[in-house]
Amino acid sequence: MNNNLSKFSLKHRVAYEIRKSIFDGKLEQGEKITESQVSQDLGVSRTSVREAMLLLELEGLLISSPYKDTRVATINQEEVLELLLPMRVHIETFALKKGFPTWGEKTKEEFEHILENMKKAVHFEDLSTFMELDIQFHELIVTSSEMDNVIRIWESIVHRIRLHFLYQNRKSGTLQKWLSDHEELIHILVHGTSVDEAVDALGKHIMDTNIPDVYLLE
Amino acid sequence: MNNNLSKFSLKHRVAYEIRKSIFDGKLEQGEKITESQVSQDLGVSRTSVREAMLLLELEGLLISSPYKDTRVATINQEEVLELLLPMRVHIETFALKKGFPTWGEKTKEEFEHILENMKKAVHFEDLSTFMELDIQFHELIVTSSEMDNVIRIWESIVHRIRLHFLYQNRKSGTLQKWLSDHEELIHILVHGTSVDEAVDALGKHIMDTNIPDVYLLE
DNA sequence: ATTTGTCTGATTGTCGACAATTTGATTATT
DNA sequence: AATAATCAAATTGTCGACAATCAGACAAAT
Repeated sequence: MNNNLSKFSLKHRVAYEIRKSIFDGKLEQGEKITESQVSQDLGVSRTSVREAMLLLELEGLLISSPYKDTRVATINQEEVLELLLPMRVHIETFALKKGFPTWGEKTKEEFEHILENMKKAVHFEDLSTFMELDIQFHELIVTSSEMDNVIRIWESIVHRIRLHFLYQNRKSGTLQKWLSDHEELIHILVHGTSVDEAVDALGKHIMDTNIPDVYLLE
Repeated sequence: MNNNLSKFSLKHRVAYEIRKSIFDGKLEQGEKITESQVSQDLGVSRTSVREAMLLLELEGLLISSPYKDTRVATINQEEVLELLLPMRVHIETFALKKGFPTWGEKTKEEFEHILENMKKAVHFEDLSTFMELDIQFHELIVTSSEMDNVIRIWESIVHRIRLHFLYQNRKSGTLQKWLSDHEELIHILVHGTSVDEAVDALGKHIMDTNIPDVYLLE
């Protein structure tokens, strides 16, 4: 288990590990996952796994049937495209409006740092790491609003969108395109002065990078 | 503890009781709440209380500080008005668009039934029951979409809005006004034929009944 | 007087054991 | 043969006990 996260409580670290298994494809859609198995695998008690799985259920990544089993959620394209994505745009642009005016040099450096790591990830064609960095990037926007509940709500939907994105892009390897998209956006965020421009760019970015091409043809 | 909910697991029933205490004013904003106390009061183990409190934390009703304490959340008007309410409108109108075309007589009777109970609650000037019915009403709209994740996300924000509404309306007793608002809306939902009209009415209803008058003057 | 260290009580975090429920296989009944 | 009743395995639900951490009071050192 990843010990770099030791400042977080056990349930959060366990949740992180399970999420990772899902996003890395070790757990497929609809596959069964049991508390005792995860408990053994990670060497922690079932209680902690249970709380972690409750978190993941509320993120829409797992679906539990009482006394029966718990399975990895299947995704519903309609739900993601028509409900979750617009909600995510609304949350992130709200956070951006609140946070943008308060950003200092430190925040801007964090954005640049993420961009640097993205370049490295692209160089090694490491999709998993790239997606992790993408989450960090958007999380930075959300946390910079410094409103606790905003990040909580964001977390309750973003992982499900990520799952949809993952299943969409399993084959197509357009890492280079995503990199330049982020490069452009981060430039506007870090060097731009207009909030409206930043908000606009962020909204477009989220929709563009998550809506599959085929869907646009209709 | 309310035993009418015995089909739900213990953590959900405990969560229901704590929510009730908050909405009935037995627990104030910022007040400390401990797992062991609730455990004793309700006669259930701390484990179940703990899971219930985790649910409530993710609904934004409680805020926990690790190893320290857990408190009833304070509300942030800006967050509710600019973030949560628009999100709620988006969720409920989405659910309405999906569900409306599928409603049968049974669903319509359920709406009428809730309306009847609202009338009774107004007659007895029972604000607590009226709000419970309001939640049931909106929940019916959301569940009628038959998309599991929609109700999950709705639950993650609606209780916090309700808390804001409660603190806004502690004194002013305009129950009669709320009743006629609901009466009008339910008429459109049950007897109307146009989805667009229903969606429009629902959106206006949510915003109107939750935005305090003073806010509109600015 | 201020800082530093130590103890103590309160509270949350983690654990292993046992209870309850579901499912499917097996057996009994008609 | 079809149906009903019973059992066993797997899994989640609930529980009480112990561990870890934090805040504040109090004492010790400077």
